[in-house]
This record gives sequence, C-alpha cells and structure tokens, in this order.
Amino acid sequence: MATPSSPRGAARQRVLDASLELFVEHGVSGTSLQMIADRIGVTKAAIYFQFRTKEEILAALLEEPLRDLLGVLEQAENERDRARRADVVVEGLVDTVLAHRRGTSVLMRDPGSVLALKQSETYQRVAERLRELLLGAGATQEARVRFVVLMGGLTQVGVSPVLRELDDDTLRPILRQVASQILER
Amino acid sequence: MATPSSPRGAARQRVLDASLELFVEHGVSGTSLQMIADRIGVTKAAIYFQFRTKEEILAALLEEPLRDLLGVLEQAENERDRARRADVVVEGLVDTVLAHRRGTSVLMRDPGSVLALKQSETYQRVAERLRELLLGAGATQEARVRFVVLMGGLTQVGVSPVLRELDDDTLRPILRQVASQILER
DNA sequence: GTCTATAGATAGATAGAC
DNA sequence: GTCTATCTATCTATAGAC
Repeated sequence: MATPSSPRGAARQRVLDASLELFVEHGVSGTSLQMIADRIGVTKAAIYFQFRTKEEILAALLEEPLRDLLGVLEQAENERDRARRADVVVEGLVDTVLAHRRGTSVLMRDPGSVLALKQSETYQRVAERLRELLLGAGATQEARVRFVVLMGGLTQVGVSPVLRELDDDTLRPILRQVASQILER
Repeated sequence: MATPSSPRGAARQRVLDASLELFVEHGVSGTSLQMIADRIGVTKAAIYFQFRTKEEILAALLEEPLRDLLGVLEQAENERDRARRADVVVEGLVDTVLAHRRGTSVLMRDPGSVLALKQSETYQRVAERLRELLLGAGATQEARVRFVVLMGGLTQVGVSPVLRELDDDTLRPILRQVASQILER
C-alpha cells in the first residue's frame, strides 16, 4: 500500500512522509537527516533504524512513481499503431503525475534525484524512450519544443499551489486535453 | 555586460560561469564551494575573494533574469487592454527565458533558489503578479492548469538537451506560438 | 524503536603570506 | 588574485544502552 496506517511500518512511513515534504520544499540535497528527524520529533539515529542511507529514503519515495512510469513506457511500446502510442503515453503520464503528485515532481525536477537516477542503467534511458514514443526520429523543431514544454509542465502540476485544491477526478480530463493539445499542434 | 571578457572581472566571471553550470546539474544546495573551485582550478579561498558567501554567487546569477522578469511585469501591468496584457507577458517571458536559459531555469526551478527568493519582499510576489496578469481573479480550473503547465514548461526550455542546439531566433517564434496556444484556449 | 554519544568527512568561512 | 592553513559548524553514519 502507498500509505499503510498499520502499526507495522508506521515509523517508516512517517519518515517517508516528512522526507517527501522536505524534498519538495528544500530539494533532496538541501534536506538533511537532522531536518527530517526534527520534523518527526525523533533523533537521526531513529531514522537510520529505518533506512541505511539518505539515498535509500529517496529510492523508496521514487519507487512507485518509477514503476508506474516504466509501466506506461512498456504499455505504449507494445502498441502497434503509432498514433495510439502518444495517447497511451499521455494518459499514463497524467495518471502517474496525479497518483504521486509530489513524488513525480521530485523525480523529474530535483537535481539530486535526476543525478541519482542517472546511476541506474534502467532509468537513464527513460527520458530517451519517452522522446522516442512522443517524437520519433524525424521530429520538427516545433514538435521538440512542444515535447519539452509538456514534460516540464507536468513536473509542476503536482506541487503548484494553484492546483492544490483540485482533486484527481477534476484534473485528469483537463490535463489529458491540455497535454494532447500541446503535442498535437 | 553579461559576459565581460575584459581582464577586470574575468576571475569573477569564471566563478559565475562554473557556478551556473554546477547549479543546473547538481542544484544550488548540491553544489559546494569546493566543487566550484575544483572546476575552475583554484582553491576555495580564491572564490571568497570574489564573493563573500555562496548566496552572493546565487544572487549575482539571478540578478539579470530577475530584472528582466520584473520589467516584464511592470510593462504588462501598465497595459490597459486586458487581452494585450497576456501577449506582453508571453513575449516578455519567452525573451527572458531565451536571454538567460540556465539562469531562469535555476531561478524558477531550483528549490534553493526559490527558497532564497521567498526571503525577499519584492520577489515573493512575482508568482502572484504573474498569476494575476495571466489568470485574473475568476479563472476557470482549466485556465489554472494551462497557466501552471506553461510556467513549468518554460522552466525546462532553457536546459533541456532536446533544445540545446536551437538558437534564440529559431526558438522565439515557436515558443511564443506554443505559449499563446496553451493559454488562449 | 528510540535514545546518547561520537567518529570521520566535508561544509562554509577567515587569517595572513605571497 | 591566489595560495596554505585553519576554525567552527554541520553532515552522514555507526556503536551500544534502554
């Protein structure tokens, strides 16, 4: 489960919740274990009982968004029709952003997160695969701009105060429409 | 000048250039003075001769993008016609992003930069003024989404590898058109 | 699960020589 | 303008008590 309220793992989840908030506000590099500990009201040592390193906390936070994202890529790549592919990607991206608003923002936007992901063979090609799916080889300059703007825009959706009050069911159709329009010219 | 090649201030400019590169890649908080010094090939002490603190380096890097941005806001706010305002903002934003590609990205995207700017009375209202100019009071949910996506998209334009080879004159008309389309529907 | 205490590394920053 | 050397604070991480 994403947010278990069971006593088993409750302390772990408190660490993850506090870390995600702080990562969004201060960035991964700008967040120390002391800050996380202070927010929960424990000492740093208590956190090291749950996670061996700060990177491990980050990895745990990115796990679900990344799994969703990879699922979207696979699903789209299995689609034969080239035009259908873009639709699958757009719908999948929107769903992923909504399901993990702050998580996807950290994942796609934070320098510390982006750098950490480049260490992984699996994930360093994600951006590349996305580009292939939405752009292909011979993309026009305008298409490239549209792609970049869309991806950048999605990184902001999950954390912008302007959209905080809007729930998933409200945002989903709007985002799909806006995203499709941005891509399709 | 933005990049003086004169001997006077050359060392200072080397610090700024190296810092901006590192800030984009590692984030402001993820960049140490040691990293900046290593990239230039000097010691930390040499940097402290140019800047008294790391914050001062950041402030110097954001100075021009911020001045441009404030200029755009003022210019737009002096425009009577409400519809014309959006055009002035879009054109101004695009020009600012192109004139300071990496600078505006750090400015708008980096958590360390965003937090530093919130300390300033002047700049903590920039996002608010932008929202007023482009959205106004009674904006629809869809309009709000479009606003957020556009702003997020622009933060990515200056640093995306996908657009790195495209020069300003190529990007400007495309960006204006895409930005207008995102907003006006 | 959480604590105190601490080790070891690195951060930002300064003093003073050249 | 740049160096060596150094200070202090903070960081990540670990050891061992409760």
